[in-house]
Amino acid sequence: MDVSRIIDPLNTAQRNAVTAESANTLVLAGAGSGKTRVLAHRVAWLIETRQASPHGILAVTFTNKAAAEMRGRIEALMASPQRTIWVGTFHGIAHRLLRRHWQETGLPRNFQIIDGNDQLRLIRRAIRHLELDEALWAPREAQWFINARKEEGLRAQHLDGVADPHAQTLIKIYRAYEERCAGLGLVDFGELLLRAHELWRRHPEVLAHYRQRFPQVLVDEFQDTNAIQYAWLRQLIGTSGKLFVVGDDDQSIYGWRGARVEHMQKFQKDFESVRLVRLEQNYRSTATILQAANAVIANNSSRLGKELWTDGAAGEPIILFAAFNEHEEARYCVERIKGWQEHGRRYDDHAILYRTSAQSRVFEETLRQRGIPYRVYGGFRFYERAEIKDVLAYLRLIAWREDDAAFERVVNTPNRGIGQRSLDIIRDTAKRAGTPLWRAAQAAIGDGALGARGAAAASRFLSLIEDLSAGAMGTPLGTLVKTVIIETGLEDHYRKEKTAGEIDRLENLEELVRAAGDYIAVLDEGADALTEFLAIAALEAGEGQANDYEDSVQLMTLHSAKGLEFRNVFLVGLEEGLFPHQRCSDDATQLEEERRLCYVGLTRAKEKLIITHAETRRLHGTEHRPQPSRFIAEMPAELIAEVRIGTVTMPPQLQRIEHDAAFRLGQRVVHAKFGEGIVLRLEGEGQYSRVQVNFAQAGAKWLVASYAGLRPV
DNA sequence: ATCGTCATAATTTTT
DNA sequence: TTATGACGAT
Repeated sequence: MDVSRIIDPLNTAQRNAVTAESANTLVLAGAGSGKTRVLAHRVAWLIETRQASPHGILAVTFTNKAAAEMRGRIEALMASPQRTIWVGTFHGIAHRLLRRHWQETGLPRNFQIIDGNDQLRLIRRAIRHLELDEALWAPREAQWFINARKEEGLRAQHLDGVADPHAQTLIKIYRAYEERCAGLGLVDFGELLLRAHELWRRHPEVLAHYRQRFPQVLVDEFQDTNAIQYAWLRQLIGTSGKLFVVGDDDQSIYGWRGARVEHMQKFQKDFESVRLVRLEQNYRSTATILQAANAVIANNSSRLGKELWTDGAAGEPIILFAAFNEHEEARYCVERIKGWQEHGRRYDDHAILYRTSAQSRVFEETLRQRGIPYRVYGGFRFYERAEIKDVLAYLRLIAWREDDAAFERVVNTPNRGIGQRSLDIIRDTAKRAGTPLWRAAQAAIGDGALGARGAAAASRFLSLIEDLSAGAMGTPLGTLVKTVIIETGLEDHYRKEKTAGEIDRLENLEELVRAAGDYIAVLDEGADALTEFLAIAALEAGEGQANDYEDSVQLMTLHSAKGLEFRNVFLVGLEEGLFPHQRCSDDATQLEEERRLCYVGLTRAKEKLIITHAETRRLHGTEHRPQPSRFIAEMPAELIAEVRIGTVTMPPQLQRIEHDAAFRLGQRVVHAKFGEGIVLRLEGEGQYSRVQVNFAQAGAKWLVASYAGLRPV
């Protein structure tokens, strides 16, 4: 057996990781140290050395992109397709399990996956059904609560003993939502994981099967695992399996949505004979950039400990630019990009990274003025576009008549005379009879509740779906989608729409037809092709901009930059209150996460790193004069070259405007609009600080102190 | 039904 | 500032 092609390209640490013999392995992989490579080589090595058959390997990632990349690299290394290896996201794998074992899970055979929007809609309905005031019980808050509980592995029934009345109501909503989902055969993202976990807990024979099947399990981005994912892995590994995880505690930036860095440490306690391998040699950045990154992250406590190094050159100093305001900041960045592009760099060698997505705007404007192509990451994905969701909703109704979210979405899209009144009647019927909207509509037509016109329109809608459904049997998916788009009138609807995006919309519909046509159902899972396609659409929302092959400047938040690298990186808006963000800067844990975010940003750069901050920034309509971010001060000064052009010293009276009055708890204050109130809570300090005031008339409100204009009484 | 007005609030986002 | 959602008026 020849393993040299797998082993030879690796450095010592990578080789140690790839060939580790112990039961469980934790690879602490710094940024740019070749972690994906180690994972791919590990898989290849396991197969080549006959420690596992491809069939016995499970590789888990967080994103579909990472999964695709991993599979690609394994296949490149093995020089053959590896279809029998299970490579997928936690959610994708869980979905697969649930499809295979739908009977054991108690789900209907054709259960459907809902995304965050559908979930929110269902929660809103549950809240209304409970006759709670939506203003008081924000559906968003409830959604947040429910998802957070699911991430912890907790169902409503597990939360019985909670005394807090506020939480009790949220639990009530959670329970109602759970029942609703169960009744409708709908599964949200958190539910996929929770059910998969329960499946194994309740059916030891199923668990035993997978334990035997997957003696080798690999996990990427381990620092991002949440409680339920960790518990799921523990189940699967038991005492006999082998778990190989790769992660970087310094790049844990998703704590706010349930990821637990502590799993990196816990792993060594919870699993047997764990071997720890550090990958610290970096192949991406200059020594200067790495030094800065190391210095910043050194300010965090409770790290596993790791220092990046390179045998490459020191490179250029980090450029620090203090802009007068956000416009000058953008102009400066764009000028530099233009200059470098004219000297032979591509636009897509450049990335502008910011803390909050709102910051992209000024950069977009500036780039547009210069006629420079750019691409903003994040935002809408293909399957989230309105026109695509419309078609998908029709398809969902065809697959599953009881899908209320889908029903609501398309019952009157395009307009077919089923207005608010008719819909209210249908909703009401559904509520009273406790049936899905579909059946309620049938009933309401039957008993004349809708009136002649409404009933006729509703019948037309119902038979439209029935007809499409009848024709769907045995039709190729692409044809079905095309038929749906035409027969439902969506095509005409979008053709008639005379707004700027209309051509895009039609093109997107075309694209969907193509995607459906190209889709080859993997039908070993026991669902039909349409259901399977819908699951994929929910699980893989698709890339943002479909048609982006043009060389363009890359704009994105720091969060979405994780895992990417660019020749030249602009890290912008390094100001106290913005980055670190105000809402994180009074809590040590959250501040550390902000610092990790900074570390992620710094380590994206290969050659040049440009850091900017503005002396004046317009935020929410008011001017602020933020201090430069503490993260700048954490970088060794000798690595930094400061640039200042057009320096304008502001008159001193403009230096501090805001916090003339610091507030204290219990203080009586008066607000121009809300009148008198008492300070309940304080958060943060300086120009971004917020106070919660209980107003006699208006009730409790959160206000930003510096522009709420509160006066002490 | 669609449009305009008003209030409200304001990280990060994948699956 | 601005985006969003709710509500009332055409």
